[in-house]
Amino acid sequence: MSIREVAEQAGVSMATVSRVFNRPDTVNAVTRAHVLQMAQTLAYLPNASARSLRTQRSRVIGVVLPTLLNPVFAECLDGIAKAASSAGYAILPITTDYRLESEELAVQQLLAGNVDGMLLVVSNPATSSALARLRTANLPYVLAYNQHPDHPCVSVDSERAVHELVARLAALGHRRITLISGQLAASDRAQQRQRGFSAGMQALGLDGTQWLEVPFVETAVQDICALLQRSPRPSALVCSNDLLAIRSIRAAHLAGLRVPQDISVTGFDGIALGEDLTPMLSTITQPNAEIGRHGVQLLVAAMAAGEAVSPASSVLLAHGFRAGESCAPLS
Amino acid sequence: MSIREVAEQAGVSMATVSRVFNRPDTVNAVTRAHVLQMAQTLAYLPNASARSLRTQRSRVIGVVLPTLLNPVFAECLDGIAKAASSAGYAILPITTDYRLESEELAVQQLLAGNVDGMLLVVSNPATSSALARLRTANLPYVLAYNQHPDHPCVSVDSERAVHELVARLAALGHRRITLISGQLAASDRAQQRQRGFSAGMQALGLDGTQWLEVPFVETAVQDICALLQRSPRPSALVCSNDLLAIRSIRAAHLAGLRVPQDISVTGFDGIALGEDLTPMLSTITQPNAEIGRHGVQLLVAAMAAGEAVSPASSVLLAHGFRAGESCAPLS
DNA sequence: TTGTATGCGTTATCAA
DNA sequence: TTGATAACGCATACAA
Repeated sequence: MSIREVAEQAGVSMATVSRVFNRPDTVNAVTRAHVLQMAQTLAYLPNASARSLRTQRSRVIGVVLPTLLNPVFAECLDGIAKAASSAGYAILPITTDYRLESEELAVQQLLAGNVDGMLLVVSNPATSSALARLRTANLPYVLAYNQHPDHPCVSVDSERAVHELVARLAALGHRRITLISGQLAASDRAQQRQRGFSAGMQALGLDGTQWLEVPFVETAVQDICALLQRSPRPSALVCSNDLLAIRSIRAAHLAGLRVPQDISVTGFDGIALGEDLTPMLSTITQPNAEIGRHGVQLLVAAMAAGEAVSPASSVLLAHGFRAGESCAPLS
Repeated sequence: MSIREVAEQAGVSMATVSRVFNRPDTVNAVTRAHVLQMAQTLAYLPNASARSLRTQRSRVIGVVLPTLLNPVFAECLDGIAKAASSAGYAILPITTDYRLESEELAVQQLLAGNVDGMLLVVSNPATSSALARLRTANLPYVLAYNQHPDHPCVSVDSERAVHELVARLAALGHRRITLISGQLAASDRAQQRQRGFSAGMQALGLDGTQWLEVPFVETAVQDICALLQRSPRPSALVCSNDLLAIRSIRAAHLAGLRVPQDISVTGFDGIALGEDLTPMLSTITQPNAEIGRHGVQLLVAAMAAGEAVSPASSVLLAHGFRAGESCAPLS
């Protein structure tokens, strides 16, 4: 069903039908009603490819995420999807599983896929070849969760958040605090959180060099469990994300420790599920959906203006702290 | 950068450049190398819209899901994304938040978006107006998680799974078992699970009429907590999904009950996170990623053949049972 | 207010 | 093995 058939059936020109859909105000009311009626009965839908080809815009936003298996990104994508939809955009998501070559491939694919802009979470903006490629393509893009002066970013101040968190734990009496981190090399967020940890500990005169890097999900629980069985053990674990915190609680259980009575555990991300757990996760909360929404908003504005998103429009959204139950005063 | 410019720069015709990309074997090796080289230096990428317009296929699969905030669907989408990608398809997901009007709108949008096929999870295939519309559009589609004789479906046998589960609980000594269900009206899965519960209980000579329908996430914990404070209380809760199971465990905690010592709780879905919880979730596992993968596979085959997916190709994948720790013999 | 005609970038048909 | 060309469905400049 094409615009031509609708035009023929309605007894008007293709141009008129086109105008009915794109600039309804420029066509006579009765003609418009007639055309609309005809389009309706013929179940006419404008062909997106033809429209994109002609207008040179697809109304599609490409999205590059590490994974959907971490609820942080699922929540964010949900925000992206809603914001995009209400701005009249569709989304085309690709996951990279934290693999650098996938990042570059994803950007490549999206470039070829004719997207109008891209929203991405990369491993490390400073070294990302995907970003380099994207820049030369001159396509509007925004980074989410990443933070870098040369790129437009929507994130929270991870470093400060963890710094504050450490102070909070210290105020509860904790002195032996260990950081449980994801792969530092694979994520600028992990690095920022680690810096916040070290700085926070140092500011309190505590030892900020104790951390465990957990490279693989599969062995995370074992690794943490092993750490907890060494003596002396920490009285608090600062985990660089909520999934690690959940696994730390599991590890504590396997090591025969109660949370929070024997050991405090904190997370980072504020995934919704954490609120339903027992003990409820004590964690730094990020507005995940809002991060997505805001990113889309910046992107849409830039695409409308036909220009790149300025790094100057980067924003740090407010983080929060959910007290939860996985964290208690040192007894 | 268009095919025409590449052709000019390479000193060949547009047709040859096109062939280099689409049927490389039909063009002379040195010509091909030359064109490829030129395309490379010009950073040429074929325009997806033009290609779609010409070939009448977009190589995009539309995906309609209730939400990404339930890890079940995030895991499934992950499987879909990977399968689609390796088959050369992109995906265009839309979430409906379990709202019927959104389902119809989503189908409408995807139809207009020129997708080659659709993979969807609807509330209820029997009554879905979205599906009716989709059928008249004559576009290949597959349902996931849903189950209905008139449609091609990829799912597990929910009814049997819950039936078996009830028997398992009874074998542990449980007699007073209550079903915690999501909105029955909003989901055929919930209905199937409820039927499995009733049938399973009845087969054992137990009272299969005890169930609590939890319509809203916001009040789920309170509602379940209230149930647990009535006397006599059930010794086991069969939850119709993992998120409800997690909230039930929370509710038990708030009611002063220990899981599984005071009350057993089982889930349904097998979300990965359940394995890291303490107590580890006892649950019926579905191969969520595999459901997505299989759906894509059926769809891709049908799209290649240019025909609809037959309801006869519906498949019930095997479910499993994760013993976990949230479930124990009646003491 | 409406119609005519062109071109967006590609693939496919046909001829060379 | 290659080239010329038409057509996919649409939006828009321009003419009426």
